[in-house]
Amino acid sequence: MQIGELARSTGVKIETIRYYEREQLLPVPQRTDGNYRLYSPRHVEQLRFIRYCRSLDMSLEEVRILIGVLDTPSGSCLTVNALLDEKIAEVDARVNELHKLQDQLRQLRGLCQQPDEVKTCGILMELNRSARIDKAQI
Amino acid sequence: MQIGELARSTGVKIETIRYYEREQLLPVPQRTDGNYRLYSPRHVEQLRFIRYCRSLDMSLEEVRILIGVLDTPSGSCLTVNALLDEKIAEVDARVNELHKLQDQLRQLRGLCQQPDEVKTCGILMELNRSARIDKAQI
DNA sequence: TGAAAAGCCTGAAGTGGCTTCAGGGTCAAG
DNA sequence: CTTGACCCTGAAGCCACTTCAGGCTTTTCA
Ligand SMILES: [Zn+2]
Ligand SMILES: [Zn+2]
Ligand SMILES: [Zn+2]
Ligand SMILES: [Zn+2]
Repeated sequence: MQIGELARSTGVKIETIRYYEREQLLPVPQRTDGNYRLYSPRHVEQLRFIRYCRSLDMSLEEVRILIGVLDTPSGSCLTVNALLDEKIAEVDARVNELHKLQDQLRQLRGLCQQPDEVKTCGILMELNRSARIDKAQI
Repeated sequence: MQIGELARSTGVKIETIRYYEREQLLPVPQRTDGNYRLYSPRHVEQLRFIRYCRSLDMSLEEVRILIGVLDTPSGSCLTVNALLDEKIAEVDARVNELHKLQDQLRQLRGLCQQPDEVKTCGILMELNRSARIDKAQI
């Protein structure tokens, strides 16, 4: 299986596949005489695993760790549990932030129902006012 | 006011302030004889404005647009309304994604209550199984 | 047979929003 | 007069890719 077929069958771009190889997330594939990469079903599986982990918001570093764990089947899975707990906490925190942000944005948007001149726009006045008294840092 | 004082009084790092200047988000400040930057209250105000917008998850490009709008007080504020509407939609979409992610992560985490060997860990088995049937792309 | 088209290769640079680093210069206090 | 706090510049690093430049290989089809 060449890289194009792997890309089509997983929905991952060719460049991304080569990038994962450079980053050592995918094993080095065989090559044809013409220097084309040749992949096995094992590669398909691992690439799908990577993308599924990425869809769970894991970083490539975390995926690397998980792949390492999978490669030592007799080890303990404490690492995996810790990684997931941390990830859950991160996502919860981010959701809370975004909820606050939703409130702020909607409130701000409500300040201009009838679009008018910039200098009297409730949104821009509020942006300037809030900035002046803002204490929250990113 | 030198850059250090501006940094302290706004909570923005010195390097970030210089970066904003390079990116033309802050007006070029005066300089002392020794080539130190000298800031005015106008700079403090604009820097706070930038940071407040950033805390609302706006990109620097969007902040640039808002600054441009503010600089033409007789124009209309339609741009601002559109920008906010788009931002609200983005945040709503992201929150929905993260809610789904929370569910997935918690469910996954529930698959390993008693940490055991990697090869029998419910989490890792599920990660592999899901990857095989996964259709969702990022 | 030969040329175009489709597919693949590499290495480097670009993206955003900064942060960090290397290697300096300036200025006030002791 | 030296120490230390403060400031300067330009370049590189971070993540997870994407894009680009320039060239090689294989297939197709006239
Ligand atoms: Zn919610
Ligand atoms: Zn308005
Ligand atoms: Zn839910
Ligand atoms: Zn387990």
